[in-house]
Amino acid sequence: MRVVNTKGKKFRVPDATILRLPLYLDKLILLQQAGVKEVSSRQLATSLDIKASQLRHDFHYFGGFSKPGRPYQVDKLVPALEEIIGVDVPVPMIIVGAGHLGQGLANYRNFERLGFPLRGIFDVDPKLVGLEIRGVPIRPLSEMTAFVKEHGIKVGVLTVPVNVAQDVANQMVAAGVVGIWNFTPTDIRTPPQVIVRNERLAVGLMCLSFKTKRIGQTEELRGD
Amino acid sequence: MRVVNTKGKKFRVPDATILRLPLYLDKLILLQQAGVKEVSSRQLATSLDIKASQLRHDFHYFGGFSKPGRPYQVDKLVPALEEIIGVDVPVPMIIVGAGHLGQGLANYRNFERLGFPLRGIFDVDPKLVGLEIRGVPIRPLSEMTAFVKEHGIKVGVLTVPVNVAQDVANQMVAAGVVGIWNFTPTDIRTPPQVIVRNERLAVGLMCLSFKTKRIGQTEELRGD
DNA sequence: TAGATTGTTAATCGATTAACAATC
DNA sequence: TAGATTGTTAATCGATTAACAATC
Repeated sequence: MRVVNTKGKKFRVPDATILRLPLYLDKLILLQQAGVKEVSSRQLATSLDIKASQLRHDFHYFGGFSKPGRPYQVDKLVPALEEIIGVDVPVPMIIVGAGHLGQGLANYRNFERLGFPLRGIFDVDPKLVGLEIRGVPIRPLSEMTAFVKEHGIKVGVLTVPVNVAQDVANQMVAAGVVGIWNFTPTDIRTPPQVIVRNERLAVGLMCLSFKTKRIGQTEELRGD
Repeated sequence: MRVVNTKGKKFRVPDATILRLPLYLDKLILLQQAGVKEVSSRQLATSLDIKASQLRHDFHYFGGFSKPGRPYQVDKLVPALEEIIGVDVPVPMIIVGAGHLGQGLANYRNFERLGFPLRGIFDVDPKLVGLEIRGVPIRPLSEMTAFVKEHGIKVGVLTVPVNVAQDVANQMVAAGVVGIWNFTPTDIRTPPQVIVRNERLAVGLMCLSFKTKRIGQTEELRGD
């Protein structure tokens, strides 16, 4: 990825920087909600367990978030990052699979705030169809394709049982979805232009396992 | 982290390698379930969008997963990685907060398989108390502290409303939990010896947003 | 002014890749 | 044997950190 910063210089922004931007925004939104007005690179970096120089180096690719000598203004930084990440451009979304996980995600208020308005929820279970979650009705899966086309849905959250994951993903793609947030513990195959983000709960758990179990291990095994 | 590999040489294993181990294991378990017996570094790497040489380099720190000329045996590699990651040592776990998200996670069968047997579910809501999920009853939150102490619970999954997250986390820590898997969209403060893994759904969504929106951008902005 | 802070560059550090001998 | 594959090292590449002038 390349950007043109405020002084007209071109930079290739490293992937590592790109991946940190959402973390910065997430933390800044929390600060904003807590009523914090100013934050220094040092404070923000410390709260994220990184070095202040790294944070400034990251921001430097985009340029002009503050002036030398002045800390960052939270209310200016938040919208600036939102624009860079693309959160300010709404992307209509649906959830497919209204089991507990799907319903739990549907209740997650931040989606709208992050530019992903929830437009529909779909399930095959007739007992669920008709229920509403935060004003969004659960519809029969058979109506999904037409709904995606009619409402220009771009992203689908996949929270169906594993055994139907690929089949439902195929339907999403055929209907026109360009991004899939996959919560099922399996791989789904899609055409290259469709972006899949696998939210592998197993991986998160194993990372925790790894760290948890290193507690109490010997110096020999723990190192640094 | 330092390890001693099979030939007695010591290596400092890079963090980047450590973070990939769960991805390897996750993929290998899928292959195993699909009945695949052998896999080459090339096949496995391709399916994970990395280079084969990187995968072999990663494995090299631990040594001896195969022999030159022979591909990896899935049935040997899986337990080897499980041991390295620590999945083979069970860590009893509870879920605190039995809303949709908590119930969705409780239904996730892989927990046991990954060494995290679910021993209890807790909630304040009397309507939920007494329900069972996969044989595990939902208990009143007031019983959590005693339960953690009695059953030697090590890890707690935090799926309570944001406004009580810190308070509940404090109770968990006081009771003796050493790892918290935090699904609430807020920071929780814990003593340094307690490991917190934040499962920030917002961050995953923003990463998807970032990628989704780069589709169709100009070359100027997209670069390579 | 003095202390704090950013923007920016250069130096250090770590991670990835290529290459190939050894092996099946 | 010929082709495929791993284990292993060295070379390349990219990311992090330190340092400090400029600024408030």
